[in-house]
Amino acid sequence: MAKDTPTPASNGETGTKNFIHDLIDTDIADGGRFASMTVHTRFPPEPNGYLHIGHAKAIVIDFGTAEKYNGLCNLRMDDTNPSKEDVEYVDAIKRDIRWLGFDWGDRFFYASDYFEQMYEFARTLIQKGLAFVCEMTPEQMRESRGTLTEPATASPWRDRPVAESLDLFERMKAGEFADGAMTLRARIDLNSGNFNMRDPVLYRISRAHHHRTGDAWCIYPMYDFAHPIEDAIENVTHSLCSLEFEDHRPLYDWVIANIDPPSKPRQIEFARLGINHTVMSKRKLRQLVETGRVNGWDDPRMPTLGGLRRRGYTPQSIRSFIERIGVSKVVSTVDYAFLEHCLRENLNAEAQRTMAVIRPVRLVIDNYPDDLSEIFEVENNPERPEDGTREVSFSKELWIESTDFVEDPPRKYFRLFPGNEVRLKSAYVVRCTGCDKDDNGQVTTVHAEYDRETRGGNTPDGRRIKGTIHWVDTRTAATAEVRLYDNLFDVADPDSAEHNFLDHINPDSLQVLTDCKVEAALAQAELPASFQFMRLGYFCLDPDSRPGKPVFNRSVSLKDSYKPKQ
RNA sequence: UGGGGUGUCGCCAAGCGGUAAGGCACGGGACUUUGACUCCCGCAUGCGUAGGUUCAAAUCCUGCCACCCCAGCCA
Repeated sequence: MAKDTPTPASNGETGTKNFIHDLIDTDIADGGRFASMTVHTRFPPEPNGYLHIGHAKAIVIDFGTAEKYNGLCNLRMDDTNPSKEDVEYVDAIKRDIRWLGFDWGDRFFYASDYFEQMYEFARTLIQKGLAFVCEMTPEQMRESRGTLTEPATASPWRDRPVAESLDLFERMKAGEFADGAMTLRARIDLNSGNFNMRDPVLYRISRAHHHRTGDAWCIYPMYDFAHPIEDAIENVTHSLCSLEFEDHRPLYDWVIANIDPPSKPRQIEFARLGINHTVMSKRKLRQLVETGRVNGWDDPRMPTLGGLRRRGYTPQSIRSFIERIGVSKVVSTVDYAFLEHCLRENLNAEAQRTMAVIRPVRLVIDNYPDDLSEIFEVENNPERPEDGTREVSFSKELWIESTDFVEDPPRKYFRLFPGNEVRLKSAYVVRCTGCDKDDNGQVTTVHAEYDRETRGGNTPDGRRIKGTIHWVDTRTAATAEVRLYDNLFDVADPDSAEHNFLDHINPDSLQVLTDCKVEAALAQAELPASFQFMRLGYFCLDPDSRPGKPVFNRSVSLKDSYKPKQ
């Protein structure tokens, strides 16, 4: 039976603790502005690409934190840059979050819902003398920004009269100026060591067509101005984001402090997820797709949620993984093996066992009657007896795994070799008598003789049979295609300074086997379905399957402690 | 050479002044009709480093070192 996995967060409100929860606890206990508020978080993806497992971490943290505190978590599309966004992604994002098992209730929002309010807040800043319309070109702005050690130089428009900025900003909105001709900038601190505070741009002019507001606007707010307002409008108390926004927090707080917001959220940053042997940035994933190195965003080798789903990863396994890696501010890279462990753990408890021979070779039981056929009862899942049994047919000729026979065995090999006894799972014990080979020396048929006293795989005389192998009856077997996967990259850190990820695609990351023999019932499997192919791993049905022509993906192999000796 | 962060086992990660949890990986062993699962056992005299405070320091103080992020009209 499944063991007690230390993942309290997955089955209750108690949950694991992390530094974010410590901070929230303090916020609740210190009698400050959050003391009597409902903990409210949000997951704010920009709809410009597909979600990957890194987003799953943020999702689990955002929704999980709300759940832990009996609070709320909103889903919000952060759509403030129309040139990159599309509705196509909005739907995919919602589907992926639902698939993970999270629910935003009726709190689905768009940043673009607040464009009008943001515009008014911007006017407020201008009126307070805290923002001005700047006419510098992008190049001029870059040159005046200063360096790590030198302060920025002031924009010539920095001290423009309030009325003038107000007028210009209104005309920016009205479409009087060309894209890029002007910006609205905050007036903060040119000497700050933090670039974000050196009069950051708040609004830019862009005629890009917005996927929701169409052409209603030609000015769009920048993230730094928009995000705190979005959070404040939605009554978010704790705005959780990744480490690279730490430098933006002073600006986030500055906006909140100067606009008289509906509420005053607090930003807390955590380390984003890194996993070895893969890449985790939209830009790089996009390159893999666009250069044809993978077959789309949902290629089973991709770390996208769509790819993982197609690979056979279950929502439970992904959530368990995220909950168990913890949350901290240390830039870290988790072992891919840990993700695999979480999947195996989940599927071991859930997946029905079946026999499939992916590299078949014929086994002939010479002393078995030519025309006899028997039916054996095989348990569906030894971890879960209540799942019952299924009937599997058996006859004189079977398919067995070619790797389960060798003429000249290494030490400690206890599968088939001339003279050795092996158990055919749930059927009979057979003794290998030899093999036939073709002109190239390839084994074409393995021969054996069965012991009729061992029906069901039992040994009434009590003798120990070290090896048990899987098999499929040639008379009833169905043929299937099986796709085996390995790391997409052949180095652990494809995303590092040492490696260009595009030069390190693992040539063996996908292996297609087209003539696999499976239990007949598998040809009838319907999506979604995961099985354990005994001794081979966990496999799921792929959408490429056609009637009578099933395709299976190996989600993860079984652990294998067998090491060939000498 | 500015600002912001982070350093506890190969990889994650607890720890919040009282004498180093846990998981993954790895190595042994038991069990086994999956070389799977499960179960045992092992795995940091040590917490980036050097000092200091204290009866007591991974935890407090000081210096140093290393690594990550920041100069988009991206998010």
